[in-house]
Amino acid sequence: MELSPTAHVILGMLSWGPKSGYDVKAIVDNSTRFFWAASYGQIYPELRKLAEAGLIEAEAGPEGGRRRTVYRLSPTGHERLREWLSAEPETYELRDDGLLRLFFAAAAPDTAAGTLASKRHYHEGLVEQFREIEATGKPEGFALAVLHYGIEMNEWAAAWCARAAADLESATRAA
Amino acid sequence: MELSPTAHVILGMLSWGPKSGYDVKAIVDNSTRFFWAASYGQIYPELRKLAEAGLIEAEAGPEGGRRRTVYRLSPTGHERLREWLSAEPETYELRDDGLLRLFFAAAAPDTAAGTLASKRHYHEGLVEQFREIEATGKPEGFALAVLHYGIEMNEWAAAWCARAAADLESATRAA
DNA sequence: GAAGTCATGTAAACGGTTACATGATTTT
DNA sequence: AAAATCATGTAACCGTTTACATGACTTC
Repeated sequence: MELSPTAHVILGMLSWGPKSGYDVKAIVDNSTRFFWAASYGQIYPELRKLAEAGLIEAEAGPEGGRRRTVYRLSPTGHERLREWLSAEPETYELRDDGLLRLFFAAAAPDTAAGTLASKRHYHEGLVEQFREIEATGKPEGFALAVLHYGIEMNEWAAAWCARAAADLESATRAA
Repeated sequence: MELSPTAHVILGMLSWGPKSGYDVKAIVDNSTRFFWAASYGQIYPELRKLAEAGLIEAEAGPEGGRRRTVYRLSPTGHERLREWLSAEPETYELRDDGLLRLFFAAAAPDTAAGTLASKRHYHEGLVEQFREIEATGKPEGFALAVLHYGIEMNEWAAAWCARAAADLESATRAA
């Protein structure tokens, strides 16, 4: 069976310990979301499929309390995760509306400064969010490394915007 | 009428002069594709809609030669483009499979070095492609600025991978 | 005359998001 | 008692890609 991208996210999350669909979504929402999102509409159906395929197993129901289904990784599931981790990354996609607007800015050059400012602000906001996550002290190891990637890359992007805005301003003044 | 993202790409491209759907696709494929893709399945239907809405106009048919429909921006279309350029960017999305694999690498730590090498290689390949585009001398103004963003950002990403790989290796050796 | 490429278009499938529905439990 | 949050799930929709179909013109 071919595994969907979401399936890999789930296998990865469960490799950190047993979790419910709700747990997976919550963790995705403040970690992988920034480079790989997933919604309930994908997570719950995918949990079913993975359980049917035997890659994950539903744990015994909870004693009292809320109804929840907690899954854990099966040995086969762990093996599949390992296989996926050993393979080459397939997807790198970027959709950057700010860059698109800047690309076409010649049609209305006075808008470029605003676009650069917005984009800069956006990346600075991400850096702030990431620094807060870092401050919780929770991420460690590879997850922490990826968090640092996020911080540094957005710092870089914000700095680029600042530089481009400065260049633009001096070019405008010169003309 | 609310304009789709693809519509804005088309308006932007036509602001550089009249073009056919085929032309638009060809230009997208070696420019915006890296931060905003578009396929025939979107472009042709969108051209129709934009023409119906009066934002673009089909030019008089060609004298002999191949059948092709060339569109140009109408004054209303130009105005709509300008409005869009004045507004705040809405979308920034990243899907980075390599980062995802690295994030979960603790489940199979020996795979991390390979993932980092692949990701590095990928970004270096992009830099090469962009340098070739730069060498054609075609992009200018804002489009050239965006090209430089692409070059520098991928250089940064490749360098990050190299650094992370070095850190990983020394950490592994220490243990 | 075969291969390539210019050019337009559509149907089906896919991955994903949004919005909604439901209801139990916990907190205020 | 009300509000928040935990928790699961589905249906409808949307944007997009892929694959295919068609045919004319150009180059070898």
